[in-house]
Amino acid sequence: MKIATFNINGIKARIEALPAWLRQAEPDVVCLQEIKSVDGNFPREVFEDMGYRVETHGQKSFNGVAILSRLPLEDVRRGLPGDEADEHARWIEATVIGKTAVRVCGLYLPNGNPAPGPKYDYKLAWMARMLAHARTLMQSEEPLVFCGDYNVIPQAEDAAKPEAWVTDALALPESRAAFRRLLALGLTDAFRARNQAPGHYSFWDFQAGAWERNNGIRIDHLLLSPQAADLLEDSQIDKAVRGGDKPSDHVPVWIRLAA
DNA sequence: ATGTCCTTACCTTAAGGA
Repeated sequence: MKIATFNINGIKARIEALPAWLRQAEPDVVCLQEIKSVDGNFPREVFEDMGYRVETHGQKSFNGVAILSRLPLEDVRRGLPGDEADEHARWIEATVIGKTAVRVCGLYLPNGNPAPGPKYDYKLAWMARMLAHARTLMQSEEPLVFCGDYNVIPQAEDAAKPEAWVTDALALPESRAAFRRLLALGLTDAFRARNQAPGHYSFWDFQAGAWERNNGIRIDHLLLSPQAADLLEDSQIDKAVRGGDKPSDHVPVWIRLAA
């Protein structure tokens, strides 16, 4: 089972680049972030015609997540529990029925800038809610995948210019500590389990020639429960997508599970 | 280098978010 995460930065803007990548990469499951579309406007037929089931959790203008799957889905849940007043569409989860059933959670973690400030407070509160929900899900002892745009640079080697991020919400100590608390539950950073080398990024800003200078950061992650980590066969970043036609500022990151 | 892209709205241009 090949599972990918891809922040597409707008489904309308990516209506050619996303299908092109799907045809080339042939993932079984894709968690999308920043669809920037309400559910009713998502062009689901484009993906259904390619054999994908489509589950969306959108909102107007901003945020919005979705799951595309060539395998059957069960028990779709929308929204991160823990705050009924939170109206941001940043979480969707479903059980994918492969040889082994895998619970896949797609997330778009708040950016948090500027920090300090209310947006940073929201980011940290959201991460605390995610920690609590992940702890609950792990009690099932089933294979779990938490994938998406975490908006967290875990360590210095995950940025080309780590010194440029020291006061940024993506790299501040509280953000990194909250990310480590997820790992401390027993989750595995799939890419790092397979590749410890520096210089691997998933995002290059549209500004200031970041792509041309390879000034990137690694902020799109797939975290695996122990039962999922036992099934891990491979994890890669599809870097070349950033150099394609009308690209997102993020590229797909994927895992292959023996499931 | 305040250098880009995407979306929406008070829509031939600016603003908010990233």
